[in-house]
Amino acid sequence: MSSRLKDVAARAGVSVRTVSNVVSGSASVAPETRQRVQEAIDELGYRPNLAARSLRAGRTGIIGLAIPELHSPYFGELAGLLVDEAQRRSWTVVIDQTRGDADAERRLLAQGGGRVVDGLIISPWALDPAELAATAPAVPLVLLGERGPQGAADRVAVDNVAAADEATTHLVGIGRRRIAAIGLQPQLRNGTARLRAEGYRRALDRAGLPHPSAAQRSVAALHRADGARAMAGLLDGPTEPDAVFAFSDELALGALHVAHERGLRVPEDIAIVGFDDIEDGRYSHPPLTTVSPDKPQIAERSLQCLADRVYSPGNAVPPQELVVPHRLVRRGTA
Amino acid sequence: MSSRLKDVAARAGVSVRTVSNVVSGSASVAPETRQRVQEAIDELGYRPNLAARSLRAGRTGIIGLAIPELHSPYFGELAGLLVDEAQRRSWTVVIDQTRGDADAERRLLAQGGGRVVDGLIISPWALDPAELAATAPAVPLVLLGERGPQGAADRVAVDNVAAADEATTHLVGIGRRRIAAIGLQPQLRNGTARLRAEGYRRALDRAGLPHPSAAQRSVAALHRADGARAMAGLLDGPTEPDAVFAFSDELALGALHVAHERGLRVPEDIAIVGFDDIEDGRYSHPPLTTVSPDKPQIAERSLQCLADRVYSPGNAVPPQELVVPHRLVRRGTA
DNA sequence: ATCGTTGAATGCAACGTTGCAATACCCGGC
DNA sequence: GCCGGGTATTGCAACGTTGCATTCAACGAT
Repeated sequence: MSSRLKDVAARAGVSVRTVSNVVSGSASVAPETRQRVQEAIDELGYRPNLAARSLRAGRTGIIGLAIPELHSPYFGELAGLLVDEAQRRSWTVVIDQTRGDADAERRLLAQGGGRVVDGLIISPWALDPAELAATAPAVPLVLLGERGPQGAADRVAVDNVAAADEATTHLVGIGRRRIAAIGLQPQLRNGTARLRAEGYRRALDRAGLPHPSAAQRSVAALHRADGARAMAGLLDGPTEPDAVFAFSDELALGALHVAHERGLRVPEDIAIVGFDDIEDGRYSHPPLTTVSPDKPQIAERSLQCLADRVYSPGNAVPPQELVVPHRLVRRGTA
Repeated sequence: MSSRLKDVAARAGVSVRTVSNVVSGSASVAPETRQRVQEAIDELGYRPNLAARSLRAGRTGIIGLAIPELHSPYFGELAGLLVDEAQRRSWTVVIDQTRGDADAERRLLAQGGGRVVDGLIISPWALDPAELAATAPAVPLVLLGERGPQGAADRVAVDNVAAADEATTHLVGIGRRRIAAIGLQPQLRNGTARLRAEGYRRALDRAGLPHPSAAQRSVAALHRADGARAMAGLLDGPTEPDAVFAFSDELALGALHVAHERGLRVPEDIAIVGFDDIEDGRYSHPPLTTVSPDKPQIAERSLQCLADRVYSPGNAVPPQELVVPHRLVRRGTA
């Protein structure tokens, strides 16, 4: 079934090398020879063996994308953009789901996804920023959505502190005074939730408003169910908030759901701001006000970083920290 | 940086072959030798080169997953399950997005994703069932969510006609009489929408209810925006429906959004049933009634099919048509 | 003491491709 | 007619791994 260069060469009556030249198009081949070879290729349905090519070239043309979970809208949208951008660069993307498992993340970093990949884009979840910085990655690495001590890898992220500050400040600006937060993750060493909490507190401090710990709800994961639970906890608490800043849109949608269940009007009784700008938020009732990171730019710049390291390992610039823009999108919930 | 079997062998003072035996664990190696080799492996940080292995074995351990778009919740959830199931089988998944492009689908079928993959799971979108059946795939193939003429590939799908019939019959059962449909795609040769439309009409025929073409809205894609447009068209039409069967949850959520905008009560004024059982539907307001295909089973059986063909090409059973179960999940919208 | 059997380790070759260097050829200029 | 310079084509080797066959040593059974 599968034919090799050798078969094509035999059929066209030329050497293996010449067929290779035709396929790659690099060396010069006489037009008539080229045509004869091309015909043989078509007749035999020849397709180059990528394993052999990779072995020869030392590169596979495959990059890894490691994310906590594919089914979450944010990561789904991001993965889609990354796959598109990779296709544009003739790269293939393999996907790993870490499911928030620290060991899985460690293994990926240390082994580079089993050597198949030329580079790895990873959105760390369970791992410590310090551990991330200390690990010597097996392949060129791009870290998504994290910030922390400078390590051996490039990082691409929004300015989480500033973004959370803006979101909270917006709630202050529309007259809210009891502003709660949903989405802290003290059990994780992960930096993102911490940074958003920091921005939240900073904004409230500047406005002279309190941020009691009872108004800052932790979550186990970032799903709608977690947001729903957290919202229920807030509403059952001593002081009912008049606004909530959720650290992700999924959390916000879960919270919105509970607000409806309890008969609260949104945004009149309680305002909600999310983070991520996922598609669902545009069609919720009411549509979700949210912080929108520039996802296409995250995808593009991550791959650009990786391309630089994989294709020009010579001029090794020091690890970069790329900050992509974000903006607050006002819709119906705040 | 990267060490080979040869380096490990030199360090441990054994032959390359022995190191290979230690790594693979297949042949018998003396305990002390094994330990010495293991130490050398650890010290050098040896990792086997997968390209070389693949070249030798004629297999890559990589399978392709080709779907229209990763960011859509249904495909995101399904892709997540497939990646998990593949990890369990020590396979790696590369993702291709066809973006509904017929040429992209054709290319994938004919070339098997460029020979890197051992097999391909594809959810066809733009391609004709007839063309699908006629194409000789480059690698073992599993088709998702389609049914049609028997071809060279296995198929895994729910019984779309029966499922659509059930959904529609449910709307009839709760007393609705002007039941519209959203999601026809006459411009595509794709079979799924056609099958669901067939089930919808069959149920209405059986109930003696009309299904005028004005009540059956076509869409360009299956996004919320398309559902919203279709719903607006229905509500602006001559007869306002008292129920809508949307061929996907995303369409249903877009429709729900417009119903809210127009001040309609759901389900009192208009009932809505979707299809896919995506996570968002559980948290919409009200939660979405939907047809739930058994997604874990789709993932598992697709990979099982592929495993059978890739690992036992000898006993080639004829192409199978696997029907996975579905059930109607009643929530708030109908 | 000898033979057969098993366990441990090894060498060779091959998977399909491409870089390198070499060869064969043709053409125009002296 | 010879030579230099380019074009077209080729053979060899190597990428890192594993299947196969082989070798060698040790041991128990005869």
